Amino acid sequence: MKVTIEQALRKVLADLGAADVTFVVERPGDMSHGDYAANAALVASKALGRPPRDIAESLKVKLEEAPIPGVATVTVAGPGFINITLERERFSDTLSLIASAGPEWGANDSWAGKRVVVEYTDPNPFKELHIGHLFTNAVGESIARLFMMNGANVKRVNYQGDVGLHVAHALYGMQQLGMTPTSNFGARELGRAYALGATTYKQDEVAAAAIRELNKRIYDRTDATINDLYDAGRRVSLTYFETIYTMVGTRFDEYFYESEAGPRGLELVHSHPDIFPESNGARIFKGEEHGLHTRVFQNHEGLPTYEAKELALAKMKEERLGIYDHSVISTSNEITEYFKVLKCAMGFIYPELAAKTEHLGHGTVRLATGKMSSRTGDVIPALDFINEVAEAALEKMIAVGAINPDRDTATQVAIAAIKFVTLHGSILQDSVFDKERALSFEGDSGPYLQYTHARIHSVMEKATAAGISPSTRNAPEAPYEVERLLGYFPEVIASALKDRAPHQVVTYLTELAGSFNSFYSSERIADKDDEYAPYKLALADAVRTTLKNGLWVLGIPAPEKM
RNA sequence: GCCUCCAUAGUUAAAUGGAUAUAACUGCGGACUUCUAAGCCGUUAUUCUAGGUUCGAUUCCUGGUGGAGGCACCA
Repeated sequence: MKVTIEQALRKVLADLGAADVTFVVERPGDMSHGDYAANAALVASKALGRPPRDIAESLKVKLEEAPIPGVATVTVAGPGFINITLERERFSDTLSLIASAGPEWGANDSWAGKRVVVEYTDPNPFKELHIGHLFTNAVGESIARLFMMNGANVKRVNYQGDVGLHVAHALYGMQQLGMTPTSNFGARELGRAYALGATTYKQDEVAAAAIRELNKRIYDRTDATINDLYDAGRRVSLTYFETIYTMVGTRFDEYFYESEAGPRGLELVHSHPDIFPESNGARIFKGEEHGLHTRVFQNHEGLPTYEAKELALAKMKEERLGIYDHSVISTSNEITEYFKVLKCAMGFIYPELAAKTEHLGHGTVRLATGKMSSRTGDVIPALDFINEVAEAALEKMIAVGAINPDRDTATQVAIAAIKFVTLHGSILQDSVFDKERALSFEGDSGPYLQYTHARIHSVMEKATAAGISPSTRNAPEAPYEVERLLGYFPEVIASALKDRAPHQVVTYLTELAGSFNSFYSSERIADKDDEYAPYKLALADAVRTTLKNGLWVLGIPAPEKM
């Protein structure tokens, strides 16, 4: 609809002699202004040398001579806005469309036929997966799903740092704590081992040398005892991560490890000595020549750094997943500056890969006490946190007399609460971790959206039992506010991807749910004697589908009973 | 010192250069013999600062202040 209006306006603007001005058709801030508003007359004012309101009147006349299908009224308002309201029938049609589209409602084909690889989460085995990873996972997952809703064929990828100094820290700690490949240890013990190794490394020079030596053995795999301990730790860690991925609703298509990207990265560095010259025993990329800064790709011990590995990773993704059209790497914005250098270097080696690689930096989660650090053990483990929120959710469910006060539903509520607080604002911004907020299930929150969805489901069951079935045939004279909101959903999905802004979906769903709840409290839906009951039911169903699809994009489960 | 990002009610946020800056939380008040009260209705309060561009600036530009990240062998 938006596009139709844009085209019509462009045409009439051209008739007036202002073909080139760029204007927008958007949802007005205030719904009483209409369904769409255009600033065409305001922006054309200068080009035409006429007052905006005057131009708007001319446009209105022209639009009335050749009406846009589906448009009921065109009015001029304020400083020269053109406000457009749609015909009653358009809203009924939207309800029918939603009913037939089902899970496809909101989708578009702007990325159809395109293959997109999205890399995110990227935890380090042997270290704790903490709430920061939960944040990056929520962002990456929603970006992946937004691409899917926009028609792309998406592959999810997780890149895990299974080698590197942090692993040597953990292994050293494991040895000190007497952990063996066969001893029964879990992720918690690994986290403790890492913290011990990391602090020792900083405080004790002799131990530090031993840890560096350990690091080399991890890379070259020449010591069978170390290999066994390493393999056991890696296995425990990866299994632990997998239980968390399942909880938050992520399924990766492919896993990449630094242990495999490392050697490949080194090859690249060595085969391009002109791009990575030697300096102080290391191999570097001189970013200054390109307005950036210098980064080390191979350190003086001959080991590849993150940069070299990431370089190889770009190619490895194509080898394993096939040629892709676009690659998104979502990480915290600490990496942003490095990535510019990396991408610049990639441009010399794999220009075609560099051109389609996008780094999406997002804010970091910090604690009230400051930055989280797994080195000092100052982190909130993801699993503990999810469980804690789930506990609180269960208590809440019992307190409010929920229909389904079970552990499984409580976990789904917890996931919703957590994802909502991480995605409800711009992903660029850092967020201070606010436990109280995540534990609050009232007001704008994930559970609020879930509750609204479940409530609709319940009402629909009652209506069906009363013999009412949804129909859009007999519509009330004026569309309800919630009904008018429904039609914007596809535009929100398109815009949220374009701006890489999942929060637009959150904002929209929250408004939709609020509007529905107002409708719900003022109108009875499942009333046999109401001639509009079938229509209201169709409307409720459409809201349910929209909430469900929107929640899906956010990676939030939508239980039918809660 | 240099580079990047950020700054909106008491708090967390929203607002492709547009109309009276929008919600939620908190506080206070209210409705209901009714489909899930995790709900609904009412009420107070906001664009860091100084300039500039513009018919119009929370949005763009410049300076300042404050915060985060980065500036060669961690990721």
